[in-house]
Amino acid sequence: MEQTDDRRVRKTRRLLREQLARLMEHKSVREITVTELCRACDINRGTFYRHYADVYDLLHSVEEEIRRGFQQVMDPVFSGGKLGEQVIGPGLQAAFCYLAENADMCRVLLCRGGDMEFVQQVENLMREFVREQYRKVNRREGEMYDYIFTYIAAGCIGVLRQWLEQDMPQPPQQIAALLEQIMREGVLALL
Amino acid sequence: MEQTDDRRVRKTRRLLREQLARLMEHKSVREITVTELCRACDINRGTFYRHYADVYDLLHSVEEEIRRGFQQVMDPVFSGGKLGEQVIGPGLQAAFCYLAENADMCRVLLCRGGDMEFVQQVENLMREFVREQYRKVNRREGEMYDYIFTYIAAGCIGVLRQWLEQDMPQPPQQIAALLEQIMREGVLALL
DNA sequence: ACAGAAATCAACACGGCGTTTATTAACAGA
DNA sequence: TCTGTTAATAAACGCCGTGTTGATTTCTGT
Repeated sequence: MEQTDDRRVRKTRRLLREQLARLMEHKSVREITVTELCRACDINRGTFYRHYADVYDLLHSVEEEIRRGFQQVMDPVFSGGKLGEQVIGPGLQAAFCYLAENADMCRVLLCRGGDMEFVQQVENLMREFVREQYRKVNRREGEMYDYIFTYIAAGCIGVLRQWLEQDMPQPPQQIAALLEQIMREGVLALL
Repeated sequence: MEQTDDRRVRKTRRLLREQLARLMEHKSVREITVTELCRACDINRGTFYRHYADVYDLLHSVEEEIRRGFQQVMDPVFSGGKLGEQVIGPGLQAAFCYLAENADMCRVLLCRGGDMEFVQQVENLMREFVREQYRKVNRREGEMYDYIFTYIAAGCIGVLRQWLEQDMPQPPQQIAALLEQIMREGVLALL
């Protein structure tokens, strides 16, 4: 979404995103109509169509923003960090702190009634993160390696989703630490 | 869904499920209208409403059937199997074989454009399976244990989804074996 | 202050929704 | 094979959200 310097545009888009998030806490996206959303925003319906094609178009622009932020906060992990350096912990911690800041929207996008498409995208980002880390200590590749990376990434996102769904009873650092421990020592060591 | 002995009813419902699955291969559920589905089935629109409230009602009845089958095939693992007995392998293998038989529908429900609600339910079933297994060898419980069980379950479902999305290039037994190995030895032993 | 653009309002045709009616066709059980 | 029951059909209904339009007003950046 190309950004603008017109205050009215920023205001309208922010309003729409806020109210969409609010409505999504009580009902599924598919039940939210453009008319209803505009009433909630006290915005003319024609104004909505000036910015977005439909509710899903708006939703995807929100998703893209979250995803971009997630990617950005993980980026240092990819570019920086010498071979074997400890970046899993800080990387996960940064990611979970970022998600915690946007918890309302993330819960709605990743948990019950969320968007599979989006969950898959986040999971793919996480898998590339995992792949990058393991490449630093072992350059072997193979058909089955992809499944293992997927296993780890999906496990992390699964934990993330449970944590979000329970309204984050632990601080993000603790969850990040748990996942780092799992990645380093495996689940068996913890059970 | 209460079953009937009237051939016409069985025929209609089967037709609707078939065509729904067919349509879902090309477009998202939210884009499928009752009108369109009925045209595809060559069925009167009023007939649809005699059986289901809307497209999602139909979808959920399909999901319930799949879930019931999945649960049923996993059930022996819960009830049977003495303490410490090797049931992880056979259990996973049975589950993956069952899912492979219903691959078309499962891919559409679990992968891109799928239903988060349904994925979550399957993941919960898998978590209870995992919890049951680990209880046999270790009865400790704790706040963080739930996260670990979730990690394992989500990892398994993640692998399942990747496998389905790639049109199952490996036999179900091989995937089940891989996951059993991960559960027993951890990912680190394999990397 | 001014030109440009965004937001508003009202109205439009379109199409899917969910329901109803009368009618026809298929069914299960005797 | 007959019979009462019930599912499926066809046609029509009002309703509502959609996406677009044109004219008008309000706000914005410079």
